[in-house]
Amino acid sequence: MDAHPAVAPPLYSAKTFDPKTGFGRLLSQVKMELMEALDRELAPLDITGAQYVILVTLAEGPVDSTSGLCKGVSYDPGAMTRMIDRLERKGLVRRIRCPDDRRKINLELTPEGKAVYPRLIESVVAVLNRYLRGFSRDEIAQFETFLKRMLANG
Amino acid sequence: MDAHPAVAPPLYSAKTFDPKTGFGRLLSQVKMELMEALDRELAPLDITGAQYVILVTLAEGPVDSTSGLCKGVSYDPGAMTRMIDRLERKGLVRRIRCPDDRRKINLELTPEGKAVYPRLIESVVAVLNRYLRGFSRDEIAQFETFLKRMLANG
DNA sequence: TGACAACTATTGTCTAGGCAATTATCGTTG
DNA sequence: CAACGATAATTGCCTAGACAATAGTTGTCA
Repeated sequence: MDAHPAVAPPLYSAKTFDPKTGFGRLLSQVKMELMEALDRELAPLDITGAQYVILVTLAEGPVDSTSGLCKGVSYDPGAMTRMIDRLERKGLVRRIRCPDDRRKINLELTPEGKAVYPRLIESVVAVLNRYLRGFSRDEIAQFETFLKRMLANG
Repeated sequence: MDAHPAVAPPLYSAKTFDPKTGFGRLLSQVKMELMEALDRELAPLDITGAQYVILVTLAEGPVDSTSGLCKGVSYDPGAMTRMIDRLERKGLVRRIRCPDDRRKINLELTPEGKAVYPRLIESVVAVLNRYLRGFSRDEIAQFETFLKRMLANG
């Protein structure tokens, strides 16, 4: 029934698992270091890692509502309102009342926002390249496959 | 000079990188889902994922100061003070003034804290086993190697 | 049309971490 | 011993996300 030859059933066990060196800790550490490195990289632009996520999403085209944006990046609506406030104060994002549906508020990057976008990408690429130094393309592809398989298991 | 045959120099490039599907997003998503799953698993015990980290560290033996604990899990001292407050209120952790050095405060699990420990381990093992369903032992080993290599690059 | 349910954005409240300043203690050095 | 710098824990202040409640808007259906 199972065509996969190398699939082992048990994996971790409560008897042998060591949380100090375990998988979760490792993953958290990597994520945290990447985020910190990105924050340092973006500090000159006065943009945080959390704001980066919003900006790159908007860069791929305007968004028809903040709630759509929330779902896309799994973010709380209240937090999103205030996040947009900050980005608007910085002049990177613009709120536009939607004429069709006055509940909605369309969002788009300002020219300033569009202008910083390339630097955002450069920053994240630089961080990734640094932390993935020594990886072959095959290894990265497999790494990504591992991560996607975990998500699919969720 | 480079004995590794499969090591490619460039990796990601700003031209081709797509932040929406990129490596960082993937990693963040996996970490977040694991943490949320652990929170759900621990909710009946009224323990959060952040508290779990402290408890498992203390379970491996008393700690001679909170600042030592901070370094171990890269946590702010102020946040740690309040975290210990919460855990002490719950009766899981005990503060003990160090007789040798009265600046320090030794920390240890209470009997109640020791009692819940096995359930913490069961919870995290259950979460990991669920998300790593279908992985072979070799794949997990390689996955962990990838993560460790990233940390080493930091 | 009018009542009502569903949806959108916002606000208030709570919790929590990061940073800076403070207090108490220790070790060292004159 | 006294002064000084270093260290440990704590506290206050700020920022930020999660959750719940609210206000305004839309579509539906009797």
